[in-house]
Amino acid sequence: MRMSRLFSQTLREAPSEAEIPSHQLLLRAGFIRQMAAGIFSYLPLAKRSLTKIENIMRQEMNAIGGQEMSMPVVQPADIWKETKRWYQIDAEMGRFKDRNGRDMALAMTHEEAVGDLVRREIRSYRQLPALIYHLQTKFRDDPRPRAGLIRVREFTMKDSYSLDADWEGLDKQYRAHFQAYFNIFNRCGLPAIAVKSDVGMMGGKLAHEYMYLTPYGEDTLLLCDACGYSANRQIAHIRKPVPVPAAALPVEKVSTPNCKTIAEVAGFLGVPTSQTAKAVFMIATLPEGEKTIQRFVFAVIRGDMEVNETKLSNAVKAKELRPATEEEIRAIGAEPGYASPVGLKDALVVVDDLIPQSPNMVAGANEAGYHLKNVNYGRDYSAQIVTDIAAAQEGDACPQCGSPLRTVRGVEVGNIFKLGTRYSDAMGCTFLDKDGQIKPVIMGSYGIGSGRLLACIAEEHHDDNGLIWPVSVAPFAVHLVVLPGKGEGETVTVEADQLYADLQAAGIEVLYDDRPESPGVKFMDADLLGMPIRLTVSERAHKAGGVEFRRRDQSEKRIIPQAEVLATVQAEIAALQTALDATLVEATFEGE
RNA sequence: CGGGGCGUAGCGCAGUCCGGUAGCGCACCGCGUUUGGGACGCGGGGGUCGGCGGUUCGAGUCCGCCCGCCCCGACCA
Repeated sequence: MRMSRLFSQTLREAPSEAEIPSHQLLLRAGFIRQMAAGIFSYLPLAKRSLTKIENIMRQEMNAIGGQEMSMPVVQPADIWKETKRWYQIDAEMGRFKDRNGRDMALAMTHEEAVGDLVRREIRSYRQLPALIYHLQTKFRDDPRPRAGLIRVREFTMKDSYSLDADWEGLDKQYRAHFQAYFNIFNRCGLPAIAVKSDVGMMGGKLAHEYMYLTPYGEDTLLLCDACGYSANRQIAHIRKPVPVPAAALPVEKVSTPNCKTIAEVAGFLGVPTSQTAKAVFMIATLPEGEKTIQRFVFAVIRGDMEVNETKLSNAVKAKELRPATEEEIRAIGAEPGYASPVGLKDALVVVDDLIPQSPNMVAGANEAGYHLKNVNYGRDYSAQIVTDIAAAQEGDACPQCGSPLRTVRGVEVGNIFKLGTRYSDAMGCTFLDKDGQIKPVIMGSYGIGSGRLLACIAEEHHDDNGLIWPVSVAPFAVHLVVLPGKGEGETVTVEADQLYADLQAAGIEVLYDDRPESPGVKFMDADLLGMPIRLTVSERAHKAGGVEFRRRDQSEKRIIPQAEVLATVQAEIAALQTALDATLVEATFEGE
């Protein structure tokens, strides 16, 4: 490609809306342009990289038996109503009516499409197992797109769906994906780790997220350096401290003027915050048939811990969970700042599983200015649900080995879900098994967003001057710069044109900077765009005996004799690829 | 949806407080010089100042409403 014809331009300064490096560099280098919040155009340079990324995905999917296909983006609402997600998902789903007034949905993911297809196509166990996948546009009307391509509303995802006759089959396909995903990330030059995750709107049994660790990430992970435990904060467990047992003392009402926070109460009464019970009030929207109801949720946790809203939400099976207002809190008979689970009416009480073992806690009295001492679970109050709702924090004990956990930020670049029969049951995806029984198809779903992956690669591989693409996903392998100079200009240009033709003839992808720009501009742009190899044809290089060679990831330059350029470039590309391949390893599977 | 910030040429910004008819750098076009790390000179093109309404003799500037984008939070595969 001649750069003078390339449909994009570099920018010296990044548009002010870009804050993180990958976003700034992809804009400056002319890879992407934004059309609306979270909606982007991918210019030729980006498209070339995306195609390479997607081809790597195709290879890895095909290698585990995947068959590529394509399913619609625009879908009838009916199939989403069948699985109830039409009702469960709120404004995040793109909806419209067609000209005949029928409800339509924009695909956020494709389980329903797969379900519809499977129930039509799959009749016999002989057709299973199967693995289908496609690369297709998704639309999710995210409340807050951010960080360039990291979090967008419209994106392309490689999503695959495994179909099995039994659970062993699902295990097998799940594990195959577990490894294939590491292969994909490694081949793209992106270091990623797998952590156990919440199943979220997908439903299902077991899920892993693949995380690229970066401070710009929006998820918080807890890692154990001692035993390797890793989990998303949303579901991370901790080994909780063991409370000192004690005989239950009589409840005592004490005056605690102006003590609205746990710290104030504990300080005023001279007890550790771990001796207090904190109340958190939420309003949950719960699905009930095709409708929803609102329920007041009163969560109780030890004063030195925080409630994990994802765990709480899962515990009450909420569609939505939001903090309650003061009026709502008073309406159920509690007093904000002095709230107590003792003597509540009409609230769904959820208690962290550490509370029942903790004797003689300080809790509110549901009366301004007063708390209760020596409150004991079971004797003084009870809960509808007792489970783990504690948020894991930096320094908490690892649930497996007890060592302190560490928190890091990460971006989710892929996920795999064991769906089980959630969609098959809802949509009637059944088959006739060997034993003559009708059984539901067992499904798994597996996704990687290609644009987000591109952004993470850019985030991982850049320096102050620009991008540094891994050879496997670089738009072009070689950036050829010609500096015609003045005297021998024509000779130099002829030499460069010839080299451009020779490289192309050898099947090497070349971006040829033939623009009439000054040397400084050309070198700066070459660094910005970040192709792995730069070749410079100039009078100076010619006099030194050939063509200047430089790798983007190294600072040394060297002169290569004319006759050896092709072989050198091929060898260097091979060396870069070999280094990438060396990162491929067998991953240890962390199951249930 | 709550809090904050910003919308002036393709990009980065000044001008807005204090109203007087729009400017700087880069980019772009032409000519010439220059040619190994973001060159220089001369000449040029490009703006409904986010939109609508109001105040005023006069609005980029003041007032009201709306829209858009970014950041934090809520949310999220």
